[in-house]
Amino acid sequence: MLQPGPPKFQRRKDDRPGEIVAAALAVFSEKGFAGAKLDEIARRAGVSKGALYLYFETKEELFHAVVKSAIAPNIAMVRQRLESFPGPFGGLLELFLPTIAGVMATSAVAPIGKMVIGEGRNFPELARYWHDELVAPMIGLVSGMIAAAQARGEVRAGDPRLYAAQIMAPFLMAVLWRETFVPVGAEPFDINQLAAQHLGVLKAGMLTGASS
Amino acid sequence: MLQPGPPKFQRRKDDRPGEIVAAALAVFSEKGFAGAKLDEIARRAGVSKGALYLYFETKEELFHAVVKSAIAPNIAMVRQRLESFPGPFGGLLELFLPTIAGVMATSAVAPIGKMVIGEGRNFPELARYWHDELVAPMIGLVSGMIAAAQARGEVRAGDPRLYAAQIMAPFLMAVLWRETFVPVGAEPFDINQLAAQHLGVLKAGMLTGASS
DNA sequence: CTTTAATAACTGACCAGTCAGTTATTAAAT
DNA sequence: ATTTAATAACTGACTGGTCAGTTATTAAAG
Repeated sequence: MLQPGPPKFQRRKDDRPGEIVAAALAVFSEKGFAGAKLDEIARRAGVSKGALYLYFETKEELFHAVVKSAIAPNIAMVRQRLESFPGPFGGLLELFLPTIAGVMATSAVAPIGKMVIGEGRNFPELARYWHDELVAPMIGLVSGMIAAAQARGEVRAGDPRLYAAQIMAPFLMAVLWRETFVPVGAEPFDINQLAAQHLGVLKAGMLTGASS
Repeated sequence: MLQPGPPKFQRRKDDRPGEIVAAALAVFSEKGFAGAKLDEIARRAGVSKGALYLYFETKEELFHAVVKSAIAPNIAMVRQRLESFPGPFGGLLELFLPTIAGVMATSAVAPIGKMVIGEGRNFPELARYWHDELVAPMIGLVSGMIAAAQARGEVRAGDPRLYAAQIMAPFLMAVLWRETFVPVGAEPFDINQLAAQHLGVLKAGMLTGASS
């Protein structure tokens, strides 16, 4: 018993939170909040369950950390890309729709969003956080750009907030479809193809002749 | 203690299943599958928990019964209303969108659908059932009508299935919004107003000049 | 009297959260 | 350099509570 062998664990205080959040993201995405077991999150993060509680006080606080980590990188990118666009509304749509399609197809927004929808009733603070930090700003941003375009005569009369919902809705549907029905055999939607066709409908359906 | 008083319970074998399913629908809608407690379902149905097991073998079978009860009345009604419509596609949209809006606003499709989305990963048979019995037929029905309208030259070129998704998506979004974000203070969408504006965009964005 | 719908107390599994003890790491003392 | 003391990251067995499902018993109904 003189050979030291591999150490049972390392002390890596700085790295643990990120690793735990990443493992939690994966498990929450697969199982939802209630279905996610802390033992499994700990196992995937390579620590014991007890270690989770050194960094997060409760399961719900861990859930919060996951949601925040999924939101932060994306919201800022989209906002900045939209606000810096100088051209007419038709061109903005041509930029915006593929951007949204890309975020939906690749980021953690989709599975975490589904989780919020599924468990929001049981964890209202989560739904509130998701709404206040991600959804409402995004709807507000798009609504504002539509209202401005209407003032320039580029977009037809109509409620800007409803227009914003119409623009976003097919992407929400495609993501939920992928998360919910594709695993049980449904044919997926090609999100980029959807974005292209949606762009066609919106340009013909929303724009006046005054836009390019 | 000789007074008989009211009986402790009645034996109503024929009525129990419907009452239990109704109570289960309410509790599942509020809490989701994992969050719904059988004790609460039994209490609301006016029976003991043991009585549930006289009519349903497991919680999941009860969930199945709830899903079926929410689907059956609606799918048939919508299908029949659509298939009996004789006019051009523009007129069909004028009929279809308010119909969908009504179903979404009033029926149990919305909360149960949200439940399926939220818990589908953990209960794949449920997601499969919902897809096969409700969603796929509806998408197929709408897609077929779009393809027929394209053959008549009334609708522009494009994938009929994607068009169907574009038509349905805002209603899905409005319902999820109501279920998820309105309870935490978000401004609701007026689903009828959304239907009206959506109709305008679709008519201008999908139809050719050949339709009325 | 027999049948069976219905009850209510019960069981066993599961799991979030706890805590007493262990081990890696750092640093002070020799 | 080497030993020793102090610190804190980490572990894993444990607990208290919850809940789906079971069963012994009661009572309604013919």
